[in-house]
Amino acid sequence: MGRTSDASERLMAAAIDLIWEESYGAVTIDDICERAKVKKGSFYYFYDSKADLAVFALERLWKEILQPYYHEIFDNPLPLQRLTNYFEFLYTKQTELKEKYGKTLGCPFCSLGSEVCTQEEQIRWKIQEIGDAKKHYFKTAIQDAVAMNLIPSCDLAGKTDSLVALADGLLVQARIVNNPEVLRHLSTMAFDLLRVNTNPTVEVLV
Amino acid sequence: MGRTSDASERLMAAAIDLIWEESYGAVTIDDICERAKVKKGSFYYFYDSKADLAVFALERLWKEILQPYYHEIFDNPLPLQRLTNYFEFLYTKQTELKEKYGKTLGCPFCSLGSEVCTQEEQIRWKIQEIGDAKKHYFKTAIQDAVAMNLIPSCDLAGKTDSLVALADGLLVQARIVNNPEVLRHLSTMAFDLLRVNTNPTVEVLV
DNA sequence: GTAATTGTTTACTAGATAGTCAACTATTAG
DNA sequence: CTAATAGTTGACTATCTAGTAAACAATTAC
Repeated sequence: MGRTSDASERLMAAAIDLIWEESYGAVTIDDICERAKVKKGSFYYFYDSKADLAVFALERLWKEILQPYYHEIFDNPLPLQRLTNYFEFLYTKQTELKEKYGKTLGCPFCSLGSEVCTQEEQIRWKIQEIGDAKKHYFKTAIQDAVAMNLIPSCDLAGKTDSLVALADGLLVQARIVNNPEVLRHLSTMAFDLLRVNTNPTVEVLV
Repeated sequence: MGRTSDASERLMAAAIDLIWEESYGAVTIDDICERAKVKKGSFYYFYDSKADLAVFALERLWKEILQPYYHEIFDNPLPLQRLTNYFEFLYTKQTELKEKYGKTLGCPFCSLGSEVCTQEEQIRWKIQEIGDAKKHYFKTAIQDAVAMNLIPSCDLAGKTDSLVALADGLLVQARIVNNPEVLRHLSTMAFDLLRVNTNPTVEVLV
């Protein structure tokens, strides 16, 4: 009943785009409204504030846009293939962004999280929640790789933390130096961290 | 000749503190002036804008405050000791910050860099420059460790990038989840990445 | 049709913020 | 002493920004 509208979705999409391209602090409610083609009165009909919108936009970005990618990529029966596919996806995605916008945008959750976490607790919580969900895919992949004897057994939680930190750290670097090539050898670096046998000089030891 | 003043130093210190505690976008020129006990007219006597001040403040933070720490820590003849000392320093520093401000502030260069790099080219350049200088300490330590047979030989540039990404990634995580404990095992994780022999079960293979 | 509901629009206010300027103050070279 | 230099102050403007409110428009249940 009543009028229908996709203005709230357009606002979420505009917020994510603008905040990722620029930053949370650099983007005003007027900017978001302009990009979404929504008048400010309508903004306040749907959301209480920029922070309020950001929380909903993050939830949507994860559930509707990114998690489906994760689900597909991490559905692979070969755990190491999951990781290479994911890291290749990151590299090509950042390369596309650089071509399209002239900017290497990095990880939206890390950038926004690092920016506002001391100021906006609700955004911090949401990003922490998404971070935990993301980490689970990596943890399972490492666990499966150990079970299939593809990598030596290890401290599962610690290796997962290292792997995620490696990827996030490189994404931050890529954003700062505005160069997706920083991510080019992420797969190799990750496999090195996980001690995957890439070159089978193992035979020398056998 | 003429009047002397440390107002420009106070402004730099206030800018670094506030931006690290909050964010570049959340801090106004009025905020910085208030913390530095400097009137806005004096601000514009010394600096053209917030971005201009930030570039000078970053340079000062690195040269006057942080590089001396690096110099001391990385002066050690034992390359692996340099790394553990540095990573322990990071952990205790972030723990102190958490106790003092209730916030785990992470790496000021990563946070600010990631926030403004798409908007403020001059800040991006300065942070990139500092990042290169920082990386050099790690690269030399790894090189020395290889030379002293403390770790297996490796792709030097790649390992350095991995190590720095691991540390930066964990610092970003620590800031976001507001918990310095994320950094507790950074030394162990780094040694694992570098393949330092911690437990000498190597004998089994010999 | 009409009433209830849902969403839109415009115009508005109050306050924050960046940036300017001219008068003023302190320091020192000569 | 005085003139030049270096720094300070407070008052000011213009603009941007968040947030409000009331009238208006579309949709659907009945």
